[in-house]
Amino acid sequence: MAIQAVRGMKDLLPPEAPKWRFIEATAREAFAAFGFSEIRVPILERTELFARSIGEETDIVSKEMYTFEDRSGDSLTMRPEATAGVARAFLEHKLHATPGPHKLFTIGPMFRHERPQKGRLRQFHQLDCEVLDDAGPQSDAELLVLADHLLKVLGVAKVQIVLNSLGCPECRPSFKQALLSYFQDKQGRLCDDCNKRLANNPLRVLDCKQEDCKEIAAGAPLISASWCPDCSEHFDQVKRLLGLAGVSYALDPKLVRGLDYYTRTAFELKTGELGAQDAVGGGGRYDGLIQALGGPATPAIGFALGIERLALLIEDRPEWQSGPALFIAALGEEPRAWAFGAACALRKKGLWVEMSASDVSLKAQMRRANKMNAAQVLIVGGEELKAGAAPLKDMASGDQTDLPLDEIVTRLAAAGA
RNA sequence: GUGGCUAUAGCUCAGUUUGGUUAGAGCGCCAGGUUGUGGCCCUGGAGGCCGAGGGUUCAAGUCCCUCUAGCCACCCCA
Repeated sequence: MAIQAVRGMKDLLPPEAPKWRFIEATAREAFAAFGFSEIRVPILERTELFARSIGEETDIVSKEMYTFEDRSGDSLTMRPEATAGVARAFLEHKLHATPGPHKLFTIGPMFRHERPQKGRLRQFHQLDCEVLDDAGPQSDAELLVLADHLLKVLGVAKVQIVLNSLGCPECRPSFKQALLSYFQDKQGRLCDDCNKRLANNPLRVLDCKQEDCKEIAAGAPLISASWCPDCSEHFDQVKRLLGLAGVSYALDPKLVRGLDYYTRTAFELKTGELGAQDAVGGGGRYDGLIQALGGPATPAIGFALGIERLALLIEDRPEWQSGPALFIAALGEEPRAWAFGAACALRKKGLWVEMSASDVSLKAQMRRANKMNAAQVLIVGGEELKAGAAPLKDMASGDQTDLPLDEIVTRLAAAGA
């Protein structure tokens, strides 16, 4: 059997590339406007980094990572998300010693060994933003305004911001306790998964999809009742600032996040268009992460958007299909030689110029020019070469006018530039 | 990782139930219909070890097994 791509890894073919370039370019513009600087970090990190930051008990670390030993026996992992690497770089280069807050973005591939589905690949790509060293609600709101703005300029409608606060190390334990005591006498009616969740991460029971569990969870205590005054105030401020910025959102007291390091503000960008893979992005505050990695206490917040999932929600646009400014249809050996020279001269001026690769009929060349969506076609045969002028055809209108050949480079370069 | 569905031309899919001579369609591609003029239309052509491997049978695209990949749901998550 012919060699094929590794499972869950996809080629991006030329027709799809313009959409990706549009997404990335639009994101870079938005990130720049909001004051984010680019950081590029390696795809490989020591396994320990993810184990410590994401949490040993999470599915990501326990069963979804691409982990292997390199030739010197070190355990390395292909990053399953961007935050850990950015946090590591932040510490390693002591960016905390320079004035913050540090607003960083990075774009690139992530890897998770999951069963692939549409919109869920083993190599997938994210747009990622992090604000390090700022605890204030303004950063939370800024990030959400940025995400909301980016979705709008990308033309992605039908995405809703779903918002919650997960509390902090001060108040979350009491909420967990309240949950545990609520579920205590109902364990028998919960599904097997939920019984495991009860032990590992009780918050997860809240968003189980089993009907029975949903019913039971409906009566569970809400985290909002457990927020400490600081968390409550912080969340109020975030909501107030979102209101000022005109960003709409939905509150979901049952929204939880899978990664251990999240605190306070947590959010997802959800759509109904992608089936079960309903999140195009998500993020939240992770005030404890940097310290957990051995750094100084550094509050931070970040979010990531999945490029594949965004791409599924964006229609192709006609302007991405633009063709060459000029196609030279040359007939015969000498005209082709002349056309090659003219095409190269025009290309060096920055114009997209094409000609047929082989000496085929004019009809075939015209067809090809049309397929390529060429704006104009210059038709050059032996006679034109002798006469020093050739018909230039405008493909949209069909009009043809003669153009002196010795002026072609200057005339077209001036007109096309 | 678990369960289900699927795999036939470059693409989207018929044909599989009831095994039987050269495996089809639409779109796309190439050519012709004009000695050198695109799109629309007409005509013709190229292109398939029917996902891979094994088995049953006189005979397998069609039935059975294994593998691989895709899709859907779960787990989890962007």
